[in-house]
Amino acid sequence: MASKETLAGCPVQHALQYIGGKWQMGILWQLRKGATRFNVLKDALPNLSEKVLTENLKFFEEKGMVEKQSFLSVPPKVEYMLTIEGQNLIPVIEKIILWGYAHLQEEKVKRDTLSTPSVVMNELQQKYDASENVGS
Amino acid sequence: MASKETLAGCPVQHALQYIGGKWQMGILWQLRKGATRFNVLKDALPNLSEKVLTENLKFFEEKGMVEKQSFLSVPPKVEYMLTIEGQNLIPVIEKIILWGYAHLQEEKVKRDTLSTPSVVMNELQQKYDASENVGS
DNA sequence: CCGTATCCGAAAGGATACTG
DNA sequence: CAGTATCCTTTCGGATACGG
Repeated sequence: MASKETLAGCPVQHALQYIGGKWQMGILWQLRKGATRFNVLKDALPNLSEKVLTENLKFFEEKGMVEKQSFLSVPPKVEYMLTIEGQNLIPVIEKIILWGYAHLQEEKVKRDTLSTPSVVMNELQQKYDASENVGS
Repeated sequence: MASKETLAGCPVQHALQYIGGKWQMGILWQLRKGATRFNVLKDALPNLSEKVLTENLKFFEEKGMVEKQSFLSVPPKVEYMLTIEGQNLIPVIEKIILWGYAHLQEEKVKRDTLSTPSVVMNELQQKYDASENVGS
């Protein structure tokens, strides 16, 4: 996560800093519903190590996409939530997930029945809740 | 580009295989207008080595996103173009570029005038041609 | 013109153990 | 609970040189 400062002027390269990481979209996606605790995040994204989660959250915080709220209590409680800026990314991620989901389906269809055109791309837009199982 | 087969069932991870690479979106974006020659691609994406360009094109070809046409002539001529599948990704990339461009602007505004709300996000949708200078 | 073949460094990501 | 600190592996992508 350290130095992603390459080619800073290009919209594509710039966007990749925020969504190109292996877990970035997954984390943002989990936060879309509202404030979420560290461990809830961790549990929602299996295979994601605490270290990487922390790094990503810190990155998003610095970039003003995510806000952190610590409740000094025992046991400690920390919540993360999207800022307005952060929310701007959600529709974009949604598009990506929609495509990913559709393409996954097309692949499956191709494997099952050899050759069947299939135009899942559009019918899907409504059907797919897109809410859960993002993060293996 | 070799083994991007992790967490294959997740839409996010799946999509990242196609757009998560440093140059993938740039290449696809350059191809959106039609058949394009290798060297044109290469020149349009400075800082991109031939090796990486070749790797990416091969990957997209295998995945059925890009089609390759070789003209046996002297000098040789090879063109790449998007398949229908490949074209499905363009609107997604467009969203990403739009966000990247808008966010870049907001950053600039913040640096120039300290504190100015600015809602570039929406006015921009129309204004930005988005065609050129993607790839530094 | 359009690639392929090697080699290499940087960095992302993972495992694990420890702390306020 | 919510991290931090280390260490270690993997892989990505860049440089360079050569081939059809």
